[in-house]
Amino acid sequence: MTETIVTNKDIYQELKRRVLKGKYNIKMRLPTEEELIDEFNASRYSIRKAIKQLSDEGLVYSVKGKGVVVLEQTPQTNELNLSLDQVDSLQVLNSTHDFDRITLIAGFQQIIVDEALSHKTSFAVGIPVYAIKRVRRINNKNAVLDINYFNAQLVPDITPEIAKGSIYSYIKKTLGMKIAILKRQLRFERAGQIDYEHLNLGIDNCVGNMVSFAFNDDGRQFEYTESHFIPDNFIFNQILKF
Amino acid sequence: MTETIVTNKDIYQELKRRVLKGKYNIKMRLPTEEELIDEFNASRYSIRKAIKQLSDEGLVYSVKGKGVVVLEQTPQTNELNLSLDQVDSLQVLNSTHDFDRITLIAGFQQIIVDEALSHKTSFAVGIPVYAIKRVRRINNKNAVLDINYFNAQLVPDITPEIAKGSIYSYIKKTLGMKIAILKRQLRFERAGQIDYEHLNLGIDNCVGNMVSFAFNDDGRQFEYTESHFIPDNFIFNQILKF
DNA sequence: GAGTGGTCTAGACCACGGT
DNA sequence: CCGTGGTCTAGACCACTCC
Repeated sequence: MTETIVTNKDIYQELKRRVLKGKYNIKMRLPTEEELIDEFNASRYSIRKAIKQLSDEGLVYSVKGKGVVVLEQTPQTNELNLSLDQVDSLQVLNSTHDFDRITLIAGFQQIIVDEALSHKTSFAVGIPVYAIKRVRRINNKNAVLDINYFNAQLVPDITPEIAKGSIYSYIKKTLGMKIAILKRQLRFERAGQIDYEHLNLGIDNCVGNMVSFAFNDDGRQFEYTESHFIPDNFIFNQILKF
Repeated sequence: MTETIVTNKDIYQELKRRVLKGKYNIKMRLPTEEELIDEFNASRYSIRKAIKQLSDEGLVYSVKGKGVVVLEQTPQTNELNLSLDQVDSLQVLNSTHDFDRITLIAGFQQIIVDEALSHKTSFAVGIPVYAIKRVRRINNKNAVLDINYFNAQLVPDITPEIAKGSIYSYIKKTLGMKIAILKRQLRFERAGQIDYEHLNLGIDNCVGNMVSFAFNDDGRQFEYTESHFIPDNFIFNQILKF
């Protein structure tokens, strides 16, 4: 067989290409696992893994006894809005999108966690944390207010200079810490004093609030962050399978 | 061995119980896959599947070469807020939570998709859809405004009576249609005329907007829905793994 | 180097869909 | 009934962590 060399990693990419180009289009199904095993000369495990990736992205859906159906396409909604999807935290987003943006330090101090802060952040009472406020100025608007708390024992020696850049880059590259998991809550709330101070809310009186708890690969929570953002600029995507 | 009978399904449940009860606590790791294979008398596949479930819930995190670490617990935030997580659509939520709630029909008609509606809903121009507006009154407040569009070819014969109850129940039980996947966008926006008309916004001038595209197991989009909700009452949870 | 989870293969049986 | 994807087993090798 004059088969092009296909690593197992590429199976997913090739299948995705075919779906997007309409080679497998709506009302059709993907070839059966059996057929794909033959075509790519791979094991069932590898084929199923590739299909699962497509499924996680919402491109296809597997039905037992039936096959893998291609879903109708929904329009990409990346128009002029920022899109925060799966892998992006706000810090990552800053480096991957080429928006005109500036980070302003609005507060920087080291404090000890008291009862109230512990309840909010779920850090233990008494530990030292860096409390940092930063304003993200995007396209000439103060669009996001980040309020970070970093466990100073796990993330030591943060400086305003580091905060002005990427703290995550500092954590990963300089400290060599591995970020494992991020638990997020998305709410939206009445704007508070601090929001009116730092954000260009205009007549709006509510903010989005993305609360993040970040854990390293030892299972320790090293960060609590609230990101307050102004209306009409952000979209969060999610895919639910049944 | 006087081993209690453990089906493969229960491995996950048992491991979860141990993590939550602190039998495997922070700073410890889970037993190795090898050990769990022996204990549960199951294959590696089954053990790994169970651990993956725990990992997807944010309870543990697997590190290559190291083991499976237990994550510090974060507080449950189900206080007085509704929590819309993975499996819940608004309709499901209504039946699973015992809030004092009423559904009011604010609009019900069958229309033909025009250019503008097509752009918004991604339904094809010219097809008939049911356009339904419903107000969810929760704890004596008009908290959610649902604006549904159902493809009338795929979801025929909806009546106001059905809309007053659960359309999803009608789709699943009466029509026998399988709901496959739901793509969601979460935004928050300046409140519009329609929101002031139907929601108890008070002085708030913004709404959360959860946009949903639902697909059946033939890959066809049968629904487009916008759920507008008032501030300070809803939380969305998400877990991101790196 | 020893031990861990990540990837991959080969093969079996089950559960569901459609004919 | 046949064909499909879902689950499960057994075994191999690789990549990473840590001593």
